[in-house]
Amino acid sequence: MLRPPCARAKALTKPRSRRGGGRPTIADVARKAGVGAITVSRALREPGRVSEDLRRQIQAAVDELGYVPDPNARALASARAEVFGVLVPSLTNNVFAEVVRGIYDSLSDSAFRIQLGHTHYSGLEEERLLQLFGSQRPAALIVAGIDQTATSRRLLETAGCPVVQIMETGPDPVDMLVGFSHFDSGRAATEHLLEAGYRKVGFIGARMDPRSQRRLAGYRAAMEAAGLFDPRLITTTPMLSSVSLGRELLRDALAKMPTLDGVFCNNDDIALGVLFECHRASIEVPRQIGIVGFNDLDMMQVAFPSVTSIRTHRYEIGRRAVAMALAEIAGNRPQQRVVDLGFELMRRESTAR
Amino acid sequence: MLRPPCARAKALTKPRSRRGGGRPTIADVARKAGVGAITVSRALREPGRVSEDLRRQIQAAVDELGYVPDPNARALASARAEVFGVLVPSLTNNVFAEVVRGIYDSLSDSAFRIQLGHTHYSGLEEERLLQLFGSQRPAALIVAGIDQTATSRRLLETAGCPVVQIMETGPDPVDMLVGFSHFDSGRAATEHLLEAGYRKVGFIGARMDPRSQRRLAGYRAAMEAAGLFDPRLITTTPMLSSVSLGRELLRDALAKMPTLDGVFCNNDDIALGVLFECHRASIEVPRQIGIVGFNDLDMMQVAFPSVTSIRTHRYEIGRRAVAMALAEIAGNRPQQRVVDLGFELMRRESTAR
DNA sequence: TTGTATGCGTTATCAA
DNA sequence: TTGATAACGCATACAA
Repeated sequence: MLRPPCARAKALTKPRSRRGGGRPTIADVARKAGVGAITVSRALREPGRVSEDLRRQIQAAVDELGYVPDPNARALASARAEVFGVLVPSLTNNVFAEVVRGIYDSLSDSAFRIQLGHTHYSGLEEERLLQLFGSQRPAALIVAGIDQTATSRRLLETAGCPVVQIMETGPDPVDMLVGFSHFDSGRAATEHLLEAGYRKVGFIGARMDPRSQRRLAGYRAAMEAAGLFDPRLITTTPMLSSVSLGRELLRDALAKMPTLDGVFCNNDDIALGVLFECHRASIEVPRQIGIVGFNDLDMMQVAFPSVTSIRTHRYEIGRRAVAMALAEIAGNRPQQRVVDLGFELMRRESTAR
Repeated sequence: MLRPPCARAKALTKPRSRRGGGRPTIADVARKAGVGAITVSRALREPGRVSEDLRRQIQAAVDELGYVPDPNARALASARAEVFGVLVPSLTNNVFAEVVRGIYDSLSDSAFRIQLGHTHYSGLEEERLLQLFGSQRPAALIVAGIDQTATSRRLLETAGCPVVQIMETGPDPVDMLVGFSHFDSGRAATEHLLEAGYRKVGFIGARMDPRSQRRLAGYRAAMEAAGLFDPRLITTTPMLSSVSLGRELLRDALAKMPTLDGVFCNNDDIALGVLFECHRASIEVPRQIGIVGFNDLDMMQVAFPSVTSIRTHRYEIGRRAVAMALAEIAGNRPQQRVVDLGFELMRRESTAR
């Protein structure tokens, strides 16, 4: 069953291109398997549409040659890269690290690569990265937050792929949205302190990004509802959050308001710094001061005393975001466009008086 | 100065391809600017090689059309993707998060994208990702550690791009190497405890990866040199490191060896857990037990008491790795193939007795 | 300094 | 079910 000799003599001599690194191409596989290139392509992507026989021959040729499809050529030809673009504000922040881990774990079985970027909490940097990521026609985009600039939002809307905003909830997603209410969680944390009997409850926060602002708004709502709001109870800084900063901020807060008897910390790092400062200053927790953190890092339940915190489902947010995007890619458009994963108040020793 | 009509009538009607998303291409820019496509390409990549006049015209056309080069087409044509492949064991581990941050910061001004992967400390997963990353012909590869499998090592050697191994030092890098000696740092930590007068000095560690093993070896060398080594002083677990695990491991260690009077913790999370357990069990630090951590996270200097730790230059490792790779890409092959960035012992209250 | 012809490795289109 | 052909958008080689 010999085929007629190929018309193009070049193909016979198979002159390894001067450019390609000499890796086997789909044409090499096709030649060895005695089929057309497109059949190889199909056998690899949609095995069901190729006959059993050919599929086996092709697989054998692939294995023998060690053929690996070139993702760049594939992306160029199909106008779609097998890439998830992921944009978060920070990589070192444990919160986003967990989200990203969820995303990676959900994608590790697939052929999708991940293009990760961090914006340093800057809208302009987000625009730049969206431009960069969008230029490769990603399969999906996952971005943190709902406060994109107008330009960023337009880039997302015209990306031509599923877009999942994460970490928040709200009425008007670009496409899909997975997260929880920062306002509600801030209010819940504050109400817990009030119910525990604390009255001069302060808010301590660093780097007040939009989500932090909403938690602060929740705090304020709870305090006002209790008739206890006082702006001097609020201590914030634009600096990056850290344990050492938590320590300093508690000092500042106490200087402004010596009768402070409770603090809702914008995150657990701050809360830990507050706890250590209390140790140093011999302030008893929870008797003299109650402490509530945010995120519920592992260490909060180990701390002495253990620290009350708001548990957020970060890892799960990453997983759900990917699941929704994959569903949409597969053509099963999720009808639930906004998913609220909620939060959980973890009561511990730091507010048990 | 009209050009002769193009032979291919199609080009004149400019039928927006059925495949491409309708984005402007380099040909569109060339047409608008009245130059050849290749000149646009050059103006964008090597502005110096295009005359001032044309460059301006081209830039105007680019701006007007909103042209963004397609990285996939570029990669296919040049057989090189503008991508740095980065492989670390874990993303949530603050140590690698810092390294990755250094890498990102060093690359944020360039056109290079970053392909980040994590191996879960698995050699097989590392192989899989190396295969995946390598298939796109990255501009450079950065991988953690020097303990690659034979297959991984071969993949790195044949990747055809600069390779930087990070986090360690050693005599035989695949290509380049940036890091420090884990053996030396483990020994230094242990010697510090011994010099402070502690005698029953234990080692506590979780998830004993190769680097942890070398730190343990350094610990052992110091203990043996002092004639104080006892295998019962070593407490390890394959579980993932965490603050809560530190607490449990100290309990285990004390159960085995009640006279323990010092611990070198494999990392700061463990050390923090140990510290909290000491608080809970009313063990005085540093009087009854001395504690040394590893990595010197911010919180160690804030903790009460503050905790002695080995500071490692993680961020700088990321930056140097990128700098070396970029130099090699630019043709300035660094003659120093192995860079030892060292470490620093930060003496604090936890070992000051 | 600029342009022409060609190829990069793959997939979409359309026909068989 | 399979294949021939023509893109995909850009850069390399070489010529002018």
